[in-house]
Amino acid sequence: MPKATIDDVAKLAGVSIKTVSRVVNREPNVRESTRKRVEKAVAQLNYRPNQSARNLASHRSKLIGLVYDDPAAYESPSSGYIIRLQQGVLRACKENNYELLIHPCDMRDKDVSKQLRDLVEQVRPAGIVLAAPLSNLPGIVRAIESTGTPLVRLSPGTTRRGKYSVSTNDRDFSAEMTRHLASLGHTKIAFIKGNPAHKAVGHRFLGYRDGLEQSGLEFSERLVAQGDNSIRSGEECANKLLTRKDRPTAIFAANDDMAAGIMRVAVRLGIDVPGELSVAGCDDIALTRQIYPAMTTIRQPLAAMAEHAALALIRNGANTSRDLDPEVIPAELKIRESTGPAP
Amino acid sequence: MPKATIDDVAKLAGVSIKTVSRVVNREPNVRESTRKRVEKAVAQLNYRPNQSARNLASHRSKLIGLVYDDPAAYESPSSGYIIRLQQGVLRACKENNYELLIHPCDMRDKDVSKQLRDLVEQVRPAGIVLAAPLSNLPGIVRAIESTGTPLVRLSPGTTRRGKYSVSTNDRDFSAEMTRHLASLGHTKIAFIKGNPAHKAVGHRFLGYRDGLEQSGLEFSERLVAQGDNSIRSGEECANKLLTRKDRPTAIFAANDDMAAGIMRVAVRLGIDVPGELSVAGCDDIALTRQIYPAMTTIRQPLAAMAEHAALALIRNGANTSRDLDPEVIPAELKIRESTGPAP
DNA sequence: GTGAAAGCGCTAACAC
DNA sequence: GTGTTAGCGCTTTCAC
Repeated sequence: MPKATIDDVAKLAGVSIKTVSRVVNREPNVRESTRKRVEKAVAQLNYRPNQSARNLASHRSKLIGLVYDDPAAYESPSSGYIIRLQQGVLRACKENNYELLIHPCDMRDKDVSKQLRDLVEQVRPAGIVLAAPLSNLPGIVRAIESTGTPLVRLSPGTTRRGKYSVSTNDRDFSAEMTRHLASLGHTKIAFIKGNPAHKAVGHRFLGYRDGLEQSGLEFSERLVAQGDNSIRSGEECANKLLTRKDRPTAIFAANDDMAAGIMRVAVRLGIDVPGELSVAGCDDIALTRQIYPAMTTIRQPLAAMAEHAALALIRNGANTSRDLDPEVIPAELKIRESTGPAP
Repeated sequence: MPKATIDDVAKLAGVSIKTVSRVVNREPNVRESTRKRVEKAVAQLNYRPNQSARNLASHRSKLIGLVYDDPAAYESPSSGYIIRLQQGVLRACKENNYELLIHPCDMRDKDVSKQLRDLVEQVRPAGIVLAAPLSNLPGIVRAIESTGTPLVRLSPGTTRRGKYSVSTNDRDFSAEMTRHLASLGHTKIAFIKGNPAHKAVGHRFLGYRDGLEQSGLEFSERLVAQGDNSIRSGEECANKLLTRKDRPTAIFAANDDMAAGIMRVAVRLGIDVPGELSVAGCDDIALTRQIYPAMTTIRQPLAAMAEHAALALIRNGANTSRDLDPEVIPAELKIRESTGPAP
């Protein structure tokens, strides 16, 4: 049978389409008996409002757009990052009958801004959740904002009162991890920096320095290596740090992939983890629990962040960015098997 | 400024809206000079067609829905699986200016069918890509098909001529992997079965038996353990298989997570991989390349499968399932460091 | 409380 | 080649 429309329902219930609309949208001012009658007709005809028609008439849709950078490598190691973002937004969507549109894009593309503008102007989602590191590019943010589409930035490098955004306290927790290592007796704690394009990763380095200071340890450039977030770069840095006589007894990497690289090198060099070397990462990707020894790391509340962002969009619509102050959701230390007392 | 509509463009270009529509949709029968004029007006007004209006008028949208089961565990190990599916569909979407809507759902839910029917009737995507294991549930398939929305099933347990679907040759490649292990001199090759709810995983066991037979090796129930696709179950099975005197020299697991469990146990038992034990998995998740030794596995062409499915939907629309025969995209053996000659 | 009428911004069918 | 006329199925506005 051809799909039932609002007219069919109205006819069957003996009311006007406006009344059907009221019932379907749970608007007030409908007599209880009328409501019942309409609901019966809806059930009988198996009526489902057509979203396209609603969107067109109301100028808004029930779609949340999730936009993130996709390294697009052959199964990027960031899949855990992306999945958790998606899960968060999905939780918010499910609760409110919204759907999720995902739109990865390539930061290095010259016309990301144009692409995104096309996306929002054509699809007209109810709002956009913009993940880091894209959320730190002013050009992109402006491109979306200029369309009037409500936008929430995740993990922004800069925040402003009265401008809603969601982030976590990278710096504090990196300091805490560093203090944790120091409290285990480590004095030579190395740090592997990540891709400088990621602001959050920069905050982690600052946290590392804070932690050293708070533990009364001296900072030394010799204990710092520059990676690029990849496993390979982790291996290279680990090779450099671990093959000299005065090697560190603990290495803290700005992300888990690089930390995994360290552990691979340790196995090859015959260095026992955590007996001779403690390794700590950052992100809590699945890998950290899949290997032996399981990796100590910092769990970012990615899903929670994404969920808060999406809920804010759903509940506040166009007012989302105004009025609300930035929100910070704390991360969590996950002490596992790869860290232990200094040798 | 208020968004430009097709009427604004028509007025500015001095043509009718139908002509603008023709130009925008690249339809034939427009004089070159007219086309130019319209294009200029479009650029000048920064006109973007409103998708909602298009959808409503044309009864179709530029959205592909990707539907899969989501174990929803705290960062499921299946994130690689999901990401690769998404990447495939996204490739098809990008090329054709479609957007991707993702809709994970819980197989165990009693009303998945209803949920999915609501989804397609409200959003009216141009088509649905349905991933395994959902694609093997007749109730779900019927629920979607009954709405008339074009549907392509991925990795279906059963295929039918003249009914398009996309799958891979699990059985053949499991046999090939088994033969590979046999060719390395292994005679005691164990197999860890996965979650019986996943048909593909059942095919892998059959392939294992094929491979044994083709290599002139005898099948023995003692060399088979039943896992459930999780790392933990891999550990339990490995413990069982590796702690008896007559232990196998090679273990082939129906997925990579269970294989990772085997390797964790091997490290703890002091069994060298691949010196004393060869380990092979299935799926080629990121982990296989993140650990040492890197894991030998079978790479399913998930992204390619998803891409073919989405392209079929985009290109053939409502005719997708008719006419086209099922498609099989071959998997690929990835021989890495975790397998070697029998001791 | 309820309904009539007027769009929303396009595409489709057909006339010219 | 190009334009005219009807919708698509809702929400909105405002009258009752």
